[in-house]
Amino acid sequence: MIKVAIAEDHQSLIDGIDLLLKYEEDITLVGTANDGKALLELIQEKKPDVILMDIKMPKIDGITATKSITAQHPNMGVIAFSMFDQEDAIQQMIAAGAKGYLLKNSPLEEVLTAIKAVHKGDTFFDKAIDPSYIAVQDNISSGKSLLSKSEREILTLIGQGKTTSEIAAIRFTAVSTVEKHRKNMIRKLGLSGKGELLRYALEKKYDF
Amino acid sequence: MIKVAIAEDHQSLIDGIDLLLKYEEDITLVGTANDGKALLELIQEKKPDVILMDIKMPKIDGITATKSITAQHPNMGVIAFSMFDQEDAIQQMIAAGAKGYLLKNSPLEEVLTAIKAVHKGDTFFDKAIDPSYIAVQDNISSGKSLLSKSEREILTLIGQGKTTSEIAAIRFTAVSTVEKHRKNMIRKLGLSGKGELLRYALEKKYDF
DNA sequence: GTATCCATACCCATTACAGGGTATTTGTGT
DNA sequence: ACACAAATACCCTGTAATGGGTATGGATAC
Repeated sequence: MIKVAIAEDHQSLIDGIDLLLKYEEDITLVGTANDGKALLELIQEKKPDVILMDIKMPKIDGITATKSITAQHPNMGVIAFSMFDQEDAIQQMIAAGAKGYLLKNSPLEEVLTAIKAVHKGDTFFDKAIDPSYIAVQDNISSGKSLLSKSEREILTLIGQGKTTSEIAAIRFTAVSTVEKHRKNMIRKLGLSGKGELLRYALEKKYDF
Repeated sequence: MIKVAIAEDHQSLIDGIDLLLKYEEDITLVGTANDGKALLELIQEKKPDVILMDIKMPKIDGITATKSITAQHPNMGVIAFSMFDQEDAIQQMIAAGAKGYLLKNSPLEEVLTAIKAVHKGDTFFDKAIDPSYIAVQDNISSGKSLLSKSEREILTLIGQGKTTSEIAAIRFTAVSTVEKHRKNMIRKLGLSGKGELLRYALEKKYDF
């Protein structure tokens, strides 16, 4: 019996998947969450074998949640279930530890196939995904990014509307340190002008 | 027997709805489309009674498709089925002739209720929608919105990264006039703090 | 006529952010 | 060891955005 959890902000889609799973004798849906935070709480209790994970969700996004889950529960299989078919999205989910990636544009039945494959220890990728996006897994583990860890963290906080002094308080640094990080990011990203960093933070969050 | 068509770019959601409708003896799904254009072709042939209409779709969006359908087939009931819960989206779909509006965040079962209600000649609106968005139907024809025409235009330019002085030059007004518009928007939208207007402009960019 | 909103334009003040740097220490790779 | 990036912290400057107002004229509704 495969225990499955679903994280997806659109309840209607969860309900559809629920209908699909209802007649699968070897799969049981043990819980659902409409945001990343609720999911993390749910899995502590329900201990699912496989998790169907949306990317774009309130509170904690799917990539972040996947990282957390695969770190704490390496035996739980995470399958991304997303509208995003871009390379960056796919690579980030794989880097986060996802064992599968399904597109919402594909038939719902694929979900069953993916769940069974991932539970068996295999990986499963939607046929509509360009295989080259998956093949570059070797580069993913190096996790290289244009921005440093601190820069990415600050960018996230900027996207949340925090002022530089608020960010400094959150990170226990001087305001000038945060400003320097901002300048570094602006330089690296080739931006210029007031508000461009905020624009970048907001437009790139889900712009894979 | 209610003939239903679905326009939705996410096939997985269509499949979920299909599963739901399968056991409804008085409803039959006569066709599905993954974009607005395919839908318009489909309905010429299949003549559905009720159409479940996504808003954000490739080729022809749901609002445009709804306008076209209600103009040519005033007896077909269109139900919006969308992630967008904002007043503007709702009012635009209603103005386009939709007889119902469902949110994807809501349980899938609502679809059944809405189809039956609209087929009966009633309207049906998701309980999660603020009633004031629906109640102001009389104002819809005038296209009333929280923000004035000038304000919306300026907000768009803000979202494009234009500075206040750039916007002033574009609109042939003083900088102070644009600033005043900004203040009015901030007040109306209940925002506060630097960058919040830009955040609002960007976060609503895909929404309405 | 009054009230309200929109549009235009101005006054003042504060500050957050960008732009230009400087410096030191630590960490990492070769 | 050297080179480079990251992290931390500071200096200075300029200005765009917000926050608090003022005022006038036009349009609309009652």
